[in-house]
Amino acid sequence: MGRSPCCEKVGLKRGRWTAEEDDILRKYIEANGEGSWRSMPKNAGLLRCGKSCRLRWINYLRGDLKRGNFTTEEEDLIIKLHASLGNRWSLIAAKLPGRTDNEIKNYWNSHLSRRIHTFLRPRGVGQPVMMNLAKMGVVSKKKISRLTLKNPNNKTKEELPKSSHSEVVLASEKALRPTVKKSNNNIISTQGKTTPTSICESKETTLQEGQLMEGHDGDHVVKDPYQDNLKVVLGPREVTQGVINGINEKVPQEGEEKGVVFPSDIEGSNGVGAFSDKEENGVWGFSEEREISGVFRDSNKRTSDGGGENGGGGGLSSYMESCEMTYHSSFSSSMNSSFGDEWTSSCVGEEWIDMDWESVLERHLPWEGEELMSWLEEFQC
DNA sequence: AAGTGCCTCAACCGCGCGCTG
DNA sequence: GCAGCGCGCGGTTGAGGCACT
Repeated sequence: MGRSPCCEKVGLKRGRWTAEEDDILRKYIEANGEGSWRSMPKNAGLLRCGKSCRLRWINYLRGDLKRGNFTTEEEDLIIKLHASLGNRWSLIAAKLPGRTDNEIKNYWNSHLSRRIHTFLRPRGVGQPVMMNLAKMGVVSKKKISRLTLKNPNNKTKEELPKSSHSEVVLASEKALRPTVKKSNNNIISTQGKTTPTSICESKETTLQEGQLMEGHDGDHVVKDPYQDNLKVVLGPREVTQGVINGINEKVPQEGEEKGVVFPSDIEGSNGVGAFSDKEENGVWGFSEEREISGVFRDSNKRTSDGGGENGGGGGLSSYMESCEMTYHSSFSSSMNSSFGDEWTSSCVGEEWIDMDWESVLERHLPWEGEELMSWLEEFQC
């Protein structure tokens, strides 16, 4: 079974390219042009797979590549484009002349994804929360590895739950934020209210710490024990048998910051198992949330990737992703599809930072491809 | 100074899609 | 309609080097 190799690999060189190989490839392409990658290495006299040649050319040897650090403008653009397009690096790269999808992907995974907290920071607060953690002594100065993030308990792959994305949530967050106690006995029904208004209106209700309020469509609201003026909106599927599964957004009230509840906040969920590639026990998985969020992808694609076993992409970027997805999910689960700017302005309002504004819009506008790109061009690119 | 842990990024892998015969 | 091929994409890996103990 399985697909036959793209090319005959026996006797072919792998690994890093030497300067000589680069030179051969460059000269060959300059003389003969791009294309016909399969036959190229043979014609050029390279002991390389055609795929490898193509990658080397596209990612490194091409003349129009812009080497060096990403500028602030480029970073901002990547962040915004990623919010709109998701992990479609080729589309993002198309908006950044001289940058390759691979380069952007790497940069995102190693740098930008760490700024997850900043996209939620309140207006006027320039210092990203993450940046303060080390200073606060909450986290060790030691770098946090992808492996550690993926597998904080040093469990083997086999021991890990299938989807450990949410475990990425970092010990530091646990230290920063208290646990939200689940409380099966404290569910207050607030039926009859309509979403999205119900969420806004529910803010008027005084909640006790740990108290759950049942809202429209099964949404639940729980008081944030960490900040008095924040409440957490839980999706309809996220309180099952008294267990709060997963993370959700905090609904900001006037003049307060928008926040995120971390999986680690939820005692009982253990931060694990709340996210699954499949909809299990009524919990939305990633793939589904992607579709809901408007970043439509083939849901069957790459199902074999297996959530918790991801490598580079499964680190902080996954955390970032999980936050975004949850953000989206909360919308989708709490609101019917017809809500529009009215809700956005009433509940979101001017106080919200614009970091993820595209993703807000995209929920209303399930565009794809060219339409989306032209829309982006019109606004900023 | 040495050892260890972690990060970065170039390269690889597998899959899907479009084209062609 | 189908199969094979070539290409492109996104996820993943691992060597090299840096940071920390």
